[in-house]
Amino acid sequence: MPDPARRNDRSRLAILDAARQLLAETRYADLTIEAIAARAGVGKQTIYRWWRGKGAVILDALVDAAANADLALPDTGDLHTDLRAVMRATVAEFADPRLSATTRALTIETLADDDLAGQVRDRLLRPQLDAVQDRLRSGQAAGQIRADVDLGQAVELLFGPLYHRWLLRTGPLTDAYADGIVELAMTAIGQPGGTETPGGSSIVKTVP
Amino acid sequence: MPDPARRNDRSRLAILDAARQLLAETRYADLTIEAIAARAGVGKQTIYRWWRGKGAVILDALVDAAANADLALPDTGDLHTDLRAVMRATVAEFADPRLSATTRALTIETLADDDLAGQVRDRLLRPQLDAVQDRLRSGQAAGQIRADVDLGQAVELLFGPLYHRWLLRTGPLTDAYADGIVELAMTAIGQPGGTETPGGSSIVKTVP
Amino acid sequence: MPDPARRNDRSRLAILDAARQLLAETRYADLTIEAIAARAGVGKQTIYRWWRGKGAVILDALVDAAANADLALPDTGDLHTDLRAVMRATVAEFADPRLSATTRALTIETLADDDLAGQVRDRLLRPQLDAVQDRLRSGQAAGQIRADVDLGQAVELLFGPLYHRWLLRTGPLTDAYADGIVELAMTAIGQPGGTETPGGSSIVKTVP
Amino acid sequence: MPDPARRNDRSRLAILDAARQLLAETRYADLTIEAIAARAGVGKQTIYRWWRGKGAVILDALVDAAANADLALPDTGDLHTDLRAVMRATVAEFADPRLSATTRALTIETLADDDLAGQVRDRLLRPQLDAVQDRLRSGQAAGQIRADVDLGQAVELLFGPLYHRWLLRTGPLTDAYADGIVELAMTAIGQPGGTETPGGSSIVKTVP
DNA sequence: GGCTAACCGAGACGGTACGTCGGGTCTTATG
DNA sequence: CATAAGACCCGACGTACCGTCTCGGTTAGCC
Repeated sequence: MPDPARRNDRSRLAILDAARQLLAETRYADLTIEAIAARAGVGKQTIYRWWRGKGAVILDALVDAAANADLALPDTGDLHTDLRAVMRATVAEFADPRLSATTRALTIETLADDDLAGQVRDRLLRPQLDAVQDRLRSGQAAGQIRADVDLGQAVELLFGPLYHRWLLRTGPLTDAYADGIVELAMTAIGQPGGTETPGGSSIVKTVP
Repeated sequence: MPDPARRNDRSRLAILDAARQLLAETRYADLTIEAIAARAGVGKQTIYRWWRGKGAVILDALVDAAANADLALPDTGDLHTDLRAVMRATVAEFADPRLSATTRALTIETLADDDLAGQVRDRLLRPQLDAVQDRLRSGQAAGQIRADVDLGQAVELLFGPLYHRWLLRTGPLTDAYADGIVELAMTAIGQPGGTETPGGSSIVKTVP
Repeated sequence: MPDPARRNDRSRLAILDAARQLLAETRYADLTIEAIAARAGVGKQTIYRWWRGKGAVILDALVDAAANADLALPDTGDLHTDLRAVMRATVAEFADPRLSATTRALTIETLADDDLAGQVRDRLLRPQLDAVQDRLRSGQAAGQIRADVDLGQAVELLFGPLYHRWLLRTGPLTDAYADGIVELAMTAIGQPGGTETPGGSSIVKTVP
Repeated sequence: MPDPARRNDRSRLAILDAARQLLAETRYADLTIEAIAARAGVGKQTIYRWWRGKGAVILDALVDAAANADLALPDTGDLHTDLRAVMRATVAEFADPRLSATTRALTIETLADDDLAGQVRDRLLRPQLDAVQDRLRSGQAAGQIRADVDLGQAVELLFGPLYHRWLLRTGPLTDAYADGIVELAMTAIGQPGGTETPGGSSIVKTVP
């Protein structure tokens, strides 16, 4: 209902900044709309006017922060290596208390609000997952992945275990774990007789 | 501090029942300690006396409900089939709005409380994952899984994608999806020349 | 600061009209500046530019409405009758829910704002009370009121009880009550042996 | 709905005290429920649980303060003197900024809430007015007031002008004014040939 | 069988945040 | 430059729950 043309951009940015700061420095329970407003030097109404709630603000804060990030994966030609890099980067994000707290917060909101969940998926997650999928596609084109593999499934085969371990704390979330999953996943989706170095963290792969 | 011997079991059960009911019939935001107490016909203090908070009650409610369930997987000898069964069952649980709501609620609490997260892992999740791991172990013993595969990783390779899709709504959570993941995972962990089930992956597999 | 010459009279009248309408149809708590502006189809600033606040608007609305009323009391020669007429008219005003609501609203504002109180007194009340005082003066000239009576006090002796009963709800505010007060007041201020009207006080009065 | 038996009296008194303090030291606009709660060291809900709003709290604060006051007028036998005393006392109350602020606040609330108005009338005003009326009755019994005078009207003839002047600021509210009103009122209600000292502030009155 | 300590239901309490409302100021585009 | 529109900062509103506390009234277990 309010007119976006008349929106005060200074307030908008102050709010997103405040949200990010508070996420980093306090526990999620202390991240209240009131605290964000106070930190941003803004009236509560200005938040409620433009966002549906806490979750929407966090989402925007993250989308805003991720806006100028380059999501494209490196393409060294060696798919194995490239995947290991993204997976390790993801592990690092989960390990960073600041980023983890943010993800945790957004996940909580997501679980309680279907609308928000869709937005998080489309605006935050999809681009990241798509970037990985793109790399897989180029690998598939290069014959490193079987032609019949559903790349969407492949992406989830990679990231699913990471999220699982993060969410459910079933074990330590380390680079070694990430490497292991990459290994398994590559075995699953790679060419059968393949370029795999069984059980190894090989970097050099020779096509005979 | 309180004496467990003098605990009123009727109150305990009423509280767990009330929690389950409310989880099933209202949105998570309406699941308050006060609502549980009111529904159970119990004083708030009786809840706070025995549980640390909402999350602990939900956990107990679920553990209590799952207490007499047989977690052991069927062992038909055909690992592929057996895994497909658990995975489809898991998909069905996520599809059931009641169970899904419960899982959602507990996940929220888990994300905000590390203590609780540990308990959920140990008392609720671990038994289920261990059951799967046990079946994998017997498969490994039967030579259907490579000896060098880490079974813990294998379990997460299976369930990770399911949780990923449930949590992040990246796509429909169907039996077909579960089957696809089983296929991929079996390719990853199975014997290279493979003891594949005919109806499985479209890759041609010949028994020499 | 603003230039009265450039004032938009259409807005001015729309605002006063809106104020009167809202006073008539809603409870006082709903009479907000915002509501007045909306009803008048006017920006809030246009109100704040020309008035100090809600009270000032109401006052102007009333002064504006009362502008072309003839306040002068009838002078039939019979003071008793004439006073009874004004007093009954006042009672009628208090009885009229619309007028009473207006008076109530203005009184509230008056109690919280001394400046406004002075303005209400001078611009709204004084003219009315002066009109009565004028009639008393002519009565005094005609010998119907003792020469030593302070006419200002006399006016308040008449209207004070009416306001008292309206403000404090100490009893029904009827014509009979008004008549009774007139009776008493005339006894207080009239000539001792008295030019009483037959229908008046029940005390036997004999013209010697 | 809440159970008065379980009411915390310490909180009750702290709230009434806080209300009185704030009335005395701040302007009425600053007398918010929140301020009262903060000053009293009490949760807002504790106020809303027991009172309908700000007005009700103020009323109780006043009733509580006036609880152990002796309202009965002195009866020196000289009605004139006794009335002059109450009237002057009333003038003094209106002159006292603290008491006047309180009265003003309560009057505002009263004007916006009929329920409250009734309670103010019955619990606060009536006792005071009745005390005066009682004195008048004894005066009537002693023959100082005409037998046919309605004492309720007489009371309002006395206090009406005082309230009028306080409410509408039609002039200074002084002892002299009070005396003048008493004079006029006594002329109105006293015995015709009476014990009055016509324009005077006589103290000695002899019954011939 | 009586005593007494603890639990129990109920719900009042001091708090904190909620989401809304209106006040009064500022900004923008229109006439 | 006044205006209509309405975004803005602010602060109070009245509500909802939190987790603690206080109150009688049961229990339950030990004398």
